[in-house]
Amino acid sequence: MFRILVVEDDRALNHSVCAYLTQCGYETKGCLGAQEAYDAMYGAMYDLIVSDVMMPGIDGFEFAATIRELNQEIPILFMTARDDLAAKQRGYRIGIDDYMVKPIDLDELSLRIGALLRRAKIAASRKLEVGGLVLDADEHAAYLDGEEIALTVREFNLLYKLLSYPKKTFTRSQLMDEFWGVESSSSLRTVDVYITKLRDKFSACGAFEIVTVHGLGYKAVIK
Amino acid sequence: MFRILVVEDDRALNHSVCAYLTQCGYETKGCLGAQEAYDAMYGAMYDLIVSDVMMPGIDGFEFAATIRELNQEIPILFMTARDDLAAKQRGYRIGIDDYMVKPIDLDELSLRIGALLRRAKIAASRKLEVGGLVLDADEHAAYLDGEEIALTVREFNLLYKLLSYPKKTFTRSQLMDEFWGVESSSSLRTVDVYITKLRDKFSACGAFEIVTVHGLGYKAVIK
DNA sequence: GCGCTTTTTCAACAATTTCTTAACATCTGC
DNA sequence: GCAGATGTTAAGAAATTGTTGAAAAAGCGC
Repeated sequence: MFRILVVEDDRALNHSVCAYLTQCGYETKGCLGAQEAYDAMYGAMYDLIVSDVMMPGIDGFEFAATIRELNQEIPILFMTARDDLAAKQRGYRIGIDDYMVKPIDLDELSLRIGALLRRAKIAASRKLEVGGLVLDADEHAAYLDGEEIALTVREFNLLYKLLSYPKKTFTRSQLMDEFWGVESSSSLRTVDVYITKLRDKFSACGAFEIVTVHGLGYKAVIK
Repeated sequence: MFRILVVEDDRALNHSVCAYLTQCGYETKGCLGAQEAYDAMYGAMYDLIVSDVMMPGIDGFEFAATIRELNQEIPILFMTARDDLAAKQRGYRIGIDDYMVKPIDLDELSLRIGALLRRAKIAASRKLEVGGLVLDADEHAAYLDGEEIALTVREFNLLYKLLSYPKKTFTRSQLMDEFWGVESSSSLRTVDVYITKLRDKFSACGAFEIVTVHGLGYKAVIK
């Protein structure tokens, strides 16, 4: 099940988009503004963002730019009433992935979302299997050889991220920014504590290993 | 430089699309039909395909489906005169990435191509290959004939830099400024120590050599 | 709101890795 | 041969990371 965040200040449109996408089999979360969206993303993971451009307060450009700083991967689709080139250019320069002009054809929106998700490669599923280990993002649970291993939210997110990109090195800042929020004041060393916990909980699991990249951060290596 | 294959039977449109994209800095190859496109792809690699849907002979759907069978990765953008949902659905089901309705706004085409290439490129990793040696910047790891060679961050950065610009000589100051920071107070001779270490670790690698440029600095020479 | 549990964070110290220096050997260009 | 530059090595210094337990914060049921 894919999770989609819909950011649109027009309540009626927001609702109809969410309703339609839910009908298409997506899990949706509607937000009326950027701030609300930030809050929503703090606690949960989303696979794609649909955002209006003109919103009171933080506008779509600013919102998308902030998201892109934190996450290069997540597909962003803009919906806008403006059909001018300058706005499109600005959006694409920020790093959005698609752009639809209102009035929105919901069927087409659904098709474009499908294509973006496929391309984003999350397309397979929100389950991750590595040897005898299964991470289920929907349940937020981990199973090692069928037996559940209790993980807290932070532990799960960290492990899921690391295992989603095997061998890729993440700095503490990258991990912190994504799961703690940019303005978090927590010490970067907090990450270390979680790494210790994860290594401890999965010491019996031979399928992967969390490797320290001294001076940089951590990476998961699948064995 | 990205290479784009344009498949469109309307000579005038084909030409104007190619001309515009060339102007945007892409290398383009125009084909008037699917068969011609197959031939073109046989000999060269392309990063993205722009294709018309309605073409005499093999149509766009069939063409795209064949391409997708062979290559899951390459982004495909459809251009079509038909604005009906059924055609769009069919296209997206095949696995195209974007869909534009004629008349084509060339500025927008360019923007959408940019977004698709950006996303497609994220999937590719930052690797450097020299003979049997692979340096992967994401992993921060080096492999010599498949076997990992442990490198510290400094060692990796130095080697990556040198090998990124083969034959180019770097002074100790240049290297120090880049990886140690300009205000570093460490002795320039520190670089020498790292060069020794690198030469040592890669003594078994015949693919390159770190050469001393007496009185200046060092350079990597690929053999 | 109030206890209770769970989770998160911090701080301290230990363990480890990496970095730097200095000393001496060797080499280069003149 | 000489002066200066580079190669090499090992040990101490410095920085980073591992680990732990206790305190703080966040949830949660009532």
